[in-house]
Amino acid sequence: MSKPKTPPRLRFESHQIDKVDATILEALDADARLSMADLGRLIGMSAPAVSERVRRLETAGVIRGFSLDVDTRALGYEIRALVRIRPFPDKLHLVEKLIQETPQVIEYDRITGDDPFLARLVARSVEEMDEVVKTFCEHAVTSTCVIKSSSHTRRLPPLHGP
Amino acid sequence: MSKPKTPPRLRFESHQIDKVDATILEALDADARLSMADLGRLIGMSAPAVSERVRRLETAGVIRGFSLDVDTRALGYEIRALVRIRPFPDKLHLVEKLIQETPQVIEYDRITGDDPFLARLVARSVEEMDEVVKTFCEHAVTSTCVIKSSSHTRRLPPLHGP
DNA sequence: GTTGAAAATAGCACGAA
DNA sequence: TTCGTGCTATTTTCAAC
Repeated sequence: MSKPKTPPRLRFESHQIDKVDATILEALDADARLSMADLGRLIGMSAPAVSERVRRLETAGVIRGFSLDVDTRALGYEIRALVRIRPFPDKLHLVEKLIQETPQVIEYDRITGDDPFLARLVARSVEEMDEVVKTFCEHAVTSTCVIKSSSHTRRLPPLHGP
Repeated sequence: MSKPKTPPRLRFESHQIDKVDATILEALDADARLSMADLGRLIGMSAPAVSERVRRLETAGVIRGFSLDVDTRALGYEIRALVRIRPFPDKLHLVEKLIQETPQVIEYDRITGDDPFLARLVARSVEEMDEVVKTFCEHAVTSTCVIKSSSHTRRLPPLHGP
């Protein structure tokens, strides 16, 4: 009797990563420019082995990319704010386009609840912030709050391997 | 007559970066693992030159670090949510500590307005999300909304050089 | 800023567990 | 499959200019 075929076993189909991958993710999250050699030394593996693991994490979509953590304040953007945006009737798409095209908006979420959007924006001054918010106010009800401080960098949730 | 002494001119004291630095930031923001050699070819400079510019951007605090963009969904966290948190009287510090110690909270902001905190959390299910929120509810009034979708990665604001 | 040389690294083929 | 070794091309780093 032939052995029953198991479906092709994708390593991440069960959303499970092992401890080595978890360590890799944590290390690269702390410093995405670590060399594969250093990473290998860190976890006791050869550079090609970790390199292939990183590549697999990329193709599996776990690692979406490698990015910069920029301090917008050091660039002169003294103000950070969160703006909840509730477009007027039939203005949803227009407002979303406006949000996307506003360069001071560095990130936004489409959310459930009364306000469909939450935008994170930066500005060089309260005046600039107000100008940006005013452009939204032409087509939406907005609610703005200034960020006093933040957790410094977005961190990883628990990574539990088998 | 002796030349009047100009104060030591820090490049970023005026929060101004030149076009080359702006290009470097944009390129590294898109792919933080670009080699200095590639970066140099991109902007028409030698590798040591870009390397030093990147180092200066780091010491100036413009570049805070190099990080990973991880898709939490690929790790099994199906739910992302934003929770506004208003601690009960005298519970502000306790709640902030709780927020910090909750591993599903990947980021939070201290903000102005009625709700002092906004936390971004991930969860493997609605049930897990509810469990996390419940722990906050013991010491605070909360308001939760689920994220339907997001702008994919946080982008840079305008970088205008001289 | 650039160039050039030395050390470190990345990427590949191959063989072993 | 996954990892290790050995090789070569590339990159990083440091020096001198």
